[in-house]
Amino acid sequence: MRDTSHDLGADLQSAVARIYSRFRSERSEGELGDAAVGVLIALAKNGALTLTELSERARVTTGSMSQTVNRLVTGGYVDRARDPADGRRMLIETTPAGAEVAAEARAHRVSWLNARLAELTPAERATLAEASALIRRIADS
Amino acid sequence: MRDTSHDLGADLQSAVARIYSRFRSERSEGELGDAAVGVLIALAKNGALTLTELSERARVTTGSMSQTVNRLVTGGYVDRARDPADGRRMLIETTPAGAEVAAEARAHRVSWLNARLAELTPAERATLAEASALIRRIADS
DNA sequence: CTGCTTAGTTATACTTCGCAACTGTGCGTG
DNA sequence: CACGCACAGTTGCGAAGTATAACTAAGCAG
Repeated sequence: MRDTSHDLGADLQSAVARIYSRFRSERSEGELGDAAVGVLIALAKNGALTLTELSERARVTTGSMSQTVNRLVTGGYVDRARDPADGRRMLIETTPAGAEVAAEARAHRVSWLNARLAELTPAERATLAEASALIRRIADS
Repeated sequence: MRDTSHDLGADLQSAVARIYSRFRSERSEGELGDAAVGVLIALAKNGALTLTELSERARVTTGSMSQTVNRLVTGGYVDRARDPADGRRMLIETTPAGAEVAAEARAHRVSWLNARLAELTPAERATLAEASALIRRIADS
């Protein structure tokens, strides 16, 4: 079977793809899409950000992000405002409604996962905590 | 703010989302989309599968999978054939061209990741190997 | 003012997905 | 056998997300 040193890259890639697909399928109806929720969470955590900052965080083009922000503005979740210091920039900020949705979405997003994690041993959770840090380091490298 | 032991679920979810987005941006072969490549790889690994089997593996509806298979058929990467044992079923199988694309995609898909993993310590790789198994277990639970 | 750069928007196209309506096949029951 | 139900797929429609490319607008030299 799976010797862990055999092909860790393929193994990790497939495990990540698998659980990511599970995340998507656990997402409740009516909820905003993945990209939109990601923007709301980023704004809730960091305050107002420019379009370019948002697009860099999500690793998408500014064109794509502009459309995602359009959907959020239409839904009343965020506001656009010109940066007073640089008229080319737009500062995007959550509305109160958007901040609330961000908090709910974030809680719901991980509720299924937290239930699974609660079934693991402390040692297993520690392994996953270490792995999370490693994965994030790799992703941001 | 960022106590990993406090909210492991959110931490793991965000790490997975982040590296998954990195996977997407590292993939160069723009020819086929993610879902289509996933189907080719599944078929290359398992031989012919029915539409329902494919849709369950990818956790999508049969309608979505049917369209993905349509695109692959149009591109000449897979063939459809009725199951002789059950006329309702379709057996989907890679063409030689599809098998080749699957092998290339599979290798390319993890080449970036393997390069990163090579920079880690053996202990870190062991942590990720354990975590992969745990993540897969959670995803399939 | 002219020209270049940066920030963002809009238009178009493509992939993926779910939902719903539909066809066609298999199978059991009266 | 005929009818009806269950199962396997297909198709059409709409939504989200993405990239590319062409465009506007603002800042910044010179």
